[in-house]
Amino acid sequence: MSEIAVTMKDVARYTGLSIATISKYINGGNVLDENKVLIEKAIVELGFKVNEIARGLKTNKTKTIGILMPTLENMFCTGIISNVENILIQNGYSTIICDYKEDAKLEKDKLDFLVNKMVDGIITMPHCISQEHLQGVINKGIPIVLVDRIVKGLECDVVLVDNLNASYDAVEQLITRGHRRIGIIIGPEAVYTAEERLKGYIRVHEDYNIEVDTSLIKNGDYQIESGYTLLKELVRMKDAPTAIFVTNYEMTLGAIMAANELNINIPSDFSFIGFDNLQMAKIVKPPLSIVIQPMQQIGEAAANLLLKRLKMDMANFPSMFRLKTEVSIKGSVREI
Amino acid sequence: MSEIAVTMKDVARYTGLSIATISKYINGGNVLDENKVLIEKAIVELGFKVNEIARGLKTNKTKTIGILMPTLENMFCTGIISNVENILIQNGYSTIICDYKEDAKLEKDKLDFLVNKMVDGIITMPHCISQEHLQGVINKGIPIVLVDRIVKGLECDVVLVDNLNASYDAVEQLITRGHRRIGIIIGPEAVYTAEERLKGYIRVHEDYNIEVDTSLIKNGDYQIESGYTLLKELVRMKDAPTAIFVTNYEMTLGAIMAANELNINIPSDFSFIGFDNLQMAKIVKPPLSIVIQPMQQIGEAAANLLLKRLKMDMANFPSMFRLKTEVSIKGSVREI
DNA sequence: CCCCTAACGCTAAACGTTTCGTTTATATTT
DNA sequence: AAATATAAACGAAACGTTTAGCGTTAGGGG
Repeated sequence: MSEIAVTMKDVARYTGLSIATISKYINGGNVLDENKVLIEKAIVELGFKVNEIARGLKTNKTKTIGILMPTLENMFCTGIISNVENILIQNGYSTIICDYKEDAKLEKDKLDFLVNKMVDGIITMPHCISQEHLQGVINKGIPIVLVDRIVKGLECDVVLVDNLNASYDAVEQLITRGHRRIGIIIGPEAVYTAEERLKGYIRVHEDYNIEVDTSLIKNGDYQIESGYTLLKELVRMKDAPTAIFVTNYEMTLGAIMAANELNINIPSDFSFIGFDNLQMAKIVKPPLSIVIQPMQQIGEAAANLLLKRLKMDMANFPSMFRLKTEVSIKGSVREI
Repeated sequence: MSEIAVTMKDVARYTGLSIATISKYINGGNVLDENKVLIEKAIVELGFKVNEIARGLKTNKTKTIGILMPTLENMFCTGIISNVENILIQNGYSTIICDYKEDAKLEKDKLDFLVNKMVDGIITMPHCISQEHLQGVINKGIPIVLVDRIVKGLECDVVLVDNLNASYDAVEQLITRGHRRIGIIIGPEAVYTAEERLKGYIRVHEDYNIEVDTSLIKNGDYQIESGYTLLKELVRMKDAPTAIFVTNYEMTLGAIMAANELNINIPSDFSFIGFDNLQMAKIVKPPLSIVIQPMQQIGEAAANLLLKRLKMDMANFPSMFRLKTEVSIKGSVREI
């Protein structure tokens, strides 16, 4: 059943050359043209494949990048993964995608797993991981690029979005259209992006001299259901907001479903701004106003930054790419 | 910057024991209690970690499973991944998740990548991959479990859902409630599950002696947008269906958005049955009737089957688990 | 015709494990 | 006390590569 593996030794024997020459050929060294032909033939004939494990043992390089994400059930995460991967593949790298399911222990374990697998670099969206733990990995010579979130106290390359101003801008759009009571459905308190988005919400209120009513701030968990539940809560308040801002895709989805269910007319009953997923925003009626995160840019910037570090180019370390979001205002927002 | 790696040799030197003894200890062999203490201390002191690459070279085992999926942008896929992973982790295996982006070449490449990474086994939802290619991997002694789809001509373990009857049952529910013109939004023709679901639709029509009107069959691509577009097409037909059946989650989402946009009242204008995602089905109003695929069972069955093969238990090879779906009829369906 | 210089190929030593066959130390039996 | 059995530790050879460093070859200039 199990075919015995073909090694360089076999190719060497087959061609009458030495193992070293085969290795040289494989790695693009100088080999006589006639021998090139010979070796190539042997490789095809025997079905030789480089044993990456053995190679990795020698070189301490695996040409593999680890991607460590909090979840795969969130299209922002998977979107980034996709874009990162595209760039890496173009550069001859493979990827190992890990999902730590928003679990602190798993996050640590999977990080160690990646290190054990000898990945050459890591791109991660961190959650609970400690600064020390990541530092340990970096000290081993494995470059890390953080995505979407920073880790306090850690000197590390990072690519993220200006969440504070994303939120600021979105809410400002509502304020300039006359809204004063603006509900916000925000992510879990512990999550960096949620914190920042809340800060933006608060700051814009301050800047416009509007008092923040904390009862308008609803903490969800970035899942569909909390968007659904919290929108209902907001709508049912006795002093309900005139506009609602939801801060990620899944909760936006849930919120819209709740609005449909309650026969709420957007924007006449409420103005509404959601997050992410342009595709959906176009589909909904009225067209949804959303904050658009540049997922492609994020993924590409992270991948390119990591590639740079892998080439031992440590210029501007640690660098921080803070990408701008775009607020797309469509029919779901009205002036009052 | 880069700490020099600690090896067994260092632990051996530190403890005054031989490398062989250290290895024995690591792998749970018999070692004097006093030496156990000594070694443990050294390991902690030096920060030793087994080099999995070197170990893999020797053992030809990596305790790693490859999961190869057509996309991560589909919650059916990510749901399965999650459940598979849970079981594997419990059994001491790690996973490498690969996304081949529904691309034939990438599917082949990533499969080879996994083989090169010396994964001990593979779980995949295949698409265009040839029977030969997969057979080649199996011949190398790497067990494969297919999920959700079969590959024609390949003797291979597989875990899937009885798609034909899933579709049959759903449509039957509509028929027994008096519907005769039933629209269906189906996946791409080339995809196995789509084929099967269409067969079920056709067969139930035959069994009830209802002629199939092919203009009621709409081929989508399993994405949100096609659900949106195709629902509109169906609704706008001059001889529109009285019920619509949508055959995956993403398209269901799109279809619902279209329905909302057109101010269609479900179920008075149309009866509606969707697919997957119980969470969403509960949220929508009226509660959505859906076909529920047992994602957890699928994932667990696939993982357990693979684990069995990894223990060299080849009983009932190739086995096929054909799991049953459940049709949950809620308010979105009415009698006419 | 010889020597020099490239160009190419070879030998052998790593890389960090596991594992086989042996040796050494200890305990048990006679 | 000698003989034997057992447990623990050891040395060394693998696993399939890469890579110095050295040796060989052929061709060209003097």
